[in-house]
Amino acid sequence: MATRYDPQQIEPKWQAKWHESDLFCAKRDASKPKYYVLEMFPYPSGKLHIGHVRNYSMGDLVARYKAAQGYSVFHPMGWDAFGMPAENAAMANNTHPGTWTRHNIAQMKEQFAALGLSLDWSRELATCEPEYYGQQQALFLDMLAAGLAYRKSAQVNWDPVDMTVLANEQVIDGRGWRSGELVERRELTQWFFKISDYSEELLAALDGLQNWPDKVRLMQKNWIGKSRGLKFGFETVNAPAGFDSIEVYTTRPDTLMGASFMAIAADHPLAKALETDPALAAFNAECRRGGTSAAEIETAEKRGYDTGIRVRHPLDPTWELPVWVANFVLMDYGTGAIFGVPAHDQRDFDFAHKYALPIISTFVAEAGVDAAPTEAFVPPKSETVRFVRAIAGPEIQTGEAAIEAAIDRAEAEGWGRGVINYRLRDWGISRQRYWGCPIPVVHCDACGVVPEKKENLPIKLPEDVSFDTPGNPLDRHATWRNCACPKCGAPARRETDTMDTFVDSSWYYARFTAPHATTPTDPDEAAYWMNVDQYIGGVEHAILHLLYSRFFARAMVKCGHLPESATEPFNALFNQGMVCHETYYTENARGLPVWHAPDEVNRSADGATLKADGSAVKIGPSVKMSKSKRNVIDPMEQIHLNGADAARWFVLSDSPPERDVEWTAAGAEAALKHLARVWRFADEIGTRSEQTAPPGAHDEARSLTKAMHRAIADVTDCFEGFAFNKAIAKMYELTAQIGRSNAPLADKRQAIQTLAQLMAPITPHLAEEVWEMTGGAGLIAQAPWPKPDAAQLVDDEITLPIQVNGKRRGEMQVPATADKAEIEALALAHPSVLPYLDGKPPKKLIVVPGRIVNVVV
RNA sequence: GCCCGAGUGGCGGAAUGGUAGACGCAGCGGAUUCAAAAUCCGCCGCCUUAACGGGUGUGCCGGUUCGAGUCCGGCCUCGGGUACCA
Repeated sequence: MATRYDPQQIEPKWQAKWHESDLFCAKRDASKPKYYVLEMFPYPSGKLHIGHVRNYSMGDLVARYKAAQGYSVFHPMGWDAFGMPAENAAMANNTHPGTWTRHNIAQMKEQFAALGLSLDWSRELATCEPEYYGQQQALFLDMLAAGLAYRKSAQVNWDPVDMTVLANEQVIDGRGWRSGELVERRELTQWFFKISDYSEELLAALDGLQNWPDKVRLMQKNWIGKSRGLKFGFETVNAPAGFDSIEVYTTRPDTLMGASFMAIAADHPLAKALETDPALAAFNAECRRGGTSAAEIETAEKRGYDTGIRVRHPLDPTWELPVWVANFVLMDYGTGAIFGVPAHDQRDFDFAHKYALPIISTFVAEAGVDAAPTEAFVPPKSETVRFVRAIAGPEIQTGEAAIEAAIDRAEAEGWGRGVINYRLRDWGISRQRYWGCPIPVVHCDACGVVPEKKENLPIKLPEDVSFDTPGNPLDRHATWRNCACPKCGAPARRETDTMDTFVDSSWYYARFTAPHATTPTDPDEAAYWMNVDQYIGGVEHAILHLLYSRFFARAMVKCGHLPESATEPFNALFNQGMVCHETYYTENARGLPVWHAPDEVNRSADGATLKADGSAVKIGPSVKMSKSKRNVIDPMEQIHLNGADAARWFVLSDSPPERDVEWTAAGAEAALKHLARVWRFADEIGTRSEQTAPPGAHDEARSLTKAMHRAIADVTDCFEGFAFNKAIAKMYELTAQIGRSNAPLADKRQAIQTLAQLMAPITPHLAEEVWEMTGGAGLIAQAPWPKPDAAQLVDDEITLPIQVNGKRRGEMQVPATADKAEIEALALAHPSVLPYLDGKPPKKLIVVPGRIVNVVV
């Protein structure tokens, strides 16, 4: 028998017992409602980090709590296993990406096991295995057939050293994040998913996602970027053939009378057609090269080139506007052409200022004060302004009203129409990479681009590849590309692009419902387990992953792989905060910081010193753990030191789950102390009981029982509301009560068993141990969630604070059943009130039953 | 620039418009001990008071209310998202 809390002994023991009883393997059970809880699956970097511990502790809390509540819980885990790090590792260490990835998975799985999570490993999947990506290829073919996948030529970020396309996120200050080389914009033929078909639906359905954070819904809304405006053509005066009219899109048609120039993108067909002018061709080329990073755009000068072409104002044929090519006009938004209104748009203003174009006001502030000549006058659309050059409607109106009036006029007169525009663009998924899902199409000289036959899937990645030269090994593989055309049978070539890894993670939640099915999903299993009832992950996926997944669910519904009810796959979403840590540094001779890891530093209340030589170390702010700042805590070290339960308890205890939490050695210690204390209580009480009742036993038992039921009610509420830090505070309170109590052992045992049940979703190993030590039957993991006794939640007597003129002056004990009149009488006679009354009746007396009394004199 | 969010003790954080600071950390005092560790108990916003108490206090200014950390208006600061989007 152990004499102290020993997680090293307890934790493996219970992990083995859970494993033996096959507890967490999801089973279809007609007698129970199902509950699907999912945490965003990890990239198998090979090393668990503390952020994982927090993420998966939360998911496990929900899973175990719901299981105790009587749900048939579905809690699977897998690996987001494709991606660039494996290729980089392959290049650095001369291994195969698959070897590296599978080794990491094995390693991380062991680390996961040490956390004691209630995961169903029987449904484990890895996106890099043909069993998974083969079905993804089948999905692709279905989407192709359904018109949701297509090929087009598009501008991409091309890294000339690594010879690959880079995502926008991988371009930092205009350079490839890995090569450091200036990125070029190249026009390549790429595969796209038609997410833009769903712009309106993806936007409209956000309203229904009531259990998603408002923040995420708002971010998606802004990303989709719906706007209403006017689309119309400007007739050209002296343009080349085929350009009789140039279409523009504007959200501010009310300012049309202030137009002073037209600007088109460098990629606009007209701009290209005019490239016979070498100076313009050079200008266009320069625009295309222009960087895409935020910093560059910030400083980018507005530059233009006058094409010499003129267009006619739609409302005045005698009014001609010059057409410029401008570097700030984008081809892939609107029509790639705009009309410039310098008076009411700052960007147009800057441009007009630079090239001495006219500035024409269409409206002024209602008070009549005109725009300052140094900047554009841009009032909010909802503001009322006085039009001096209105298109339609009254002289004084809001921008909104004027916009609608202008659209109405354009439509009535037939020269334009109101349109809805979205910022959301189609999703380019082609990557010139090896370690990804091959796009299952074939290029045939005779038939063109031909989809692979489903019976030929999976199109497996070849194993014999080398990474000694940059670029895509699939491209230079001796034989892999060679194949027969699925249509005509003639020799043909495989597509060598692979899919963006975001595709892999866009449907894994559905694949979990039938991970070994020979179709992407098993409709019956999908119908049973979908949707994900609770999804948990970082807010960094607020747009990309979550928007792609919402699109994919729709595509899968369309192709018959998911039921209609799974159109929105995640019923509830929770974004957990990050784990941070203080930073420690000394300064080198040049005054630059030299970072020190937490385990190299002695931290006390008054400062920090280096363990090595005792010299002082500066303490920097607590920030997200990162290798560069060396402020990283290794979760496995913590588990070896204090156990998984202590780590799990701590990451949930100090801050609300949606907020960042700071890892501190003191906090981790406090968690351990608490767990040891609970263990000690169980050890003291065990299964014993005393011969004679202790003094005051009845009252003690009564108040302990009340505290126990209070705790059950409070913790349950807190778990339901994702207020895990508060739930933990309530458990501390019950623990303190038990520690103080002189109740008979039998009552204390009941309280400690209840405490163990409440703690079980967070510290499952300790809970099992305590349960066993105190004679609990079976496994606590299978015990039903305790229910509070409503009768125990009401007090006979309550404390009512008394205010005089809104200031607290005293308090009184009143029976819980006291009515308003009784409370009023008691309050007016109360010694803390009498001096203020001075014998007179109060002006007003407010009694909020059960809450407060306020006497106004 | 635009769009969100947040500002509460030494720190992390609690408070359906109703006793501000639950709970934890740190700190202080005590018990136990030969001593320490461990453990247990108590105190703990600021000013004032011997004490009882009183005053004051949730970023700043104003408002609504019997009563405001909470609601409204206007600022300030910090954090996040996003951007030549026409």
